[in-house]
Amino acid sequence: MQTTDFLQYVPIFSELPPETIGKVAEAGSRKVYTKDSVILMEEEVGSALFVIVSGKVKVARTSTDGREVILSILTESDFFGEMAILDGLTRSATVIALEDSELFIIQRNQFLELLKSFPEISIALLQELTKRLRAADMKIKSLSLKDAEGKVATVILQLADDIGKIKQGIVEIEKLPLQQDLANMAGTSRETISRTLHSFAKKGLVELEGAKLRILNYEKFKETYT
Amino acid sequence: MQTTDFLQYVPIFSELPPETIGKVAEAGSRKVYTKDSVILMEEEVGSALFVIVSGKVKVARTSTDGREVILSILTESDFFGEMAILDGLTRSATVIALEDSELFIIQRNQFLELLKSFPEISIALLQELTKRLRAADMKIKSLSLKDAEGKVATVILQLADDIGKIKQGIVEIEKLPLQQDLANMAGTSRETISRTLHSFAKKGLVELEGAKLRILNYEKFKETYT
DNA sequence: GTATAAATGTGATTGAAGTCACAAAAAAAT
DNA sequence: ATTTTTTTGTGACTTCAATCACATTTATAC
Repeated sequence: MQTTDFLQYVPIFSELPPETIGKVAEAGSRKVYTKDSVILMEEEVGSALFVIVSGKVKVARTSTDGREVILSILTESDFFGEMAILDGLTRSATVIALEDSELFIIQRNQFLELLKSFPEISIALLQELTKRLRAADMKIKSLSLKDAEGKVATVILQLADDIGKIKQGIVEIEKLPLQQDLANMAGTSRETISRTLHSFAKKGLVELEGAKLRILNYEKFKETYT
Repeated sequence: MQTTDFLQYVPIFSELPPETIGKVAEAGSRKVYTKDSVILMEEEVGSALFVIVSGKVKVARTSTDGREVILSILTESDFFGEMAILDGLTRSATVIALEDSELFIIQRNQFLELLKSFPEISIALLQELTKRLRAADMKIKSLSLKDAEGKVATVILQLADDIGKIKQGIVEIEKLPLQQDLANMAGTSRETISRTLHSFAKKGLVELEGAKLRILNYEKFKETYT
């Protein structure tokens, strides 16, 4: 994308009139990150809002012994970095590019300016944070109450919502993350992911084909594991 | 409290000028809920913002088989119900009074009016949601990576932040929730809570005395389990 | 196309924590 | 002050999933 078109697909900016979107575009700059590069580090100071123009990133927290929890995987038109801007505290998570990714970056002060000038942005941002909070609460419930199978199902359902495509009633996840990443998302082990996915397949709930995963009966799957 | 003083202690209203706070007060009404009564039900429609004037409530999600996860415990000047207002979706959690509690209630439309009229409220609300999101992320990390001991420690630290009082360098939680509630907060079993608390005590990390829990060396405790 | 590396599949073993069962203590009710 | 109920403490047992170990498959590099 050459122009600033992408901004109109970003939830927090989509309601703005075209000329205002132009202002937003001027407030930031673009930067390309290659696969596996670290975009943000935990504990880092200084802050900015990052909008994904293209590519994919993972937001993760890491424990001292190196194990990581993936809090979310973000793609085109998603954004991150707003927390540090809003409360001024240090970052709580690390963000790493999963593919070569182009990001649009607005520095803290500029973004706060925008917020002040255009209250619609605040409202849209509130809605987005609410959505994330709901997702977080769901995950907490899943991690607290469910067995491994249920946790994996929760992650699959979340992925289906985020990046799934509906093809004649079947929900397809075209590029399932690596098993290790799924494990880090589900709070379980890589081996358990392997076993569980195959168990789902054996039960006829899903179909696996390379990195594709199809949920054959989304409604039933959702009902069974929610 | 007879007047509307309490509103000035509520984060999202505290920055407002006195006369505006008066407006907020007019926009809502008060209601008393007795201990153990259900304030909100999961899946319920219709929405409002609830501010706690006095008392204590728990926000929880329940699974079909009756087990519950306590997402948070809220007290005086905390609020809830904003998610359903902001995104219009049904409630995702149940709220139950842990003590006799008085709530100040603003209906959805009135609250949206306030948001529109006073952008400062949006900003403050963004900060509060950010805080909650950070806490949720921490909990997800804890549930994903830590063993039972670590999970219990995370809950204790969260409680210390929320309701702990510092007395000559020692952080004291005056009224620790019931073990079953702690278990539902930590995502573990009641028995494990009992065993773990005593293990902390044996290690000299905490001191238990009835429903009081003192963290003898807060910094060390935090460091050990973060 | 072959070599090398990365990712996945699967059995065997282990251990942490859940569950069960019940005693003891504390709190609430009468 | 007793009785009854609620909450807590603790041993014994069981189970689920993590870990280990290695074969197999798939992807990437040369």
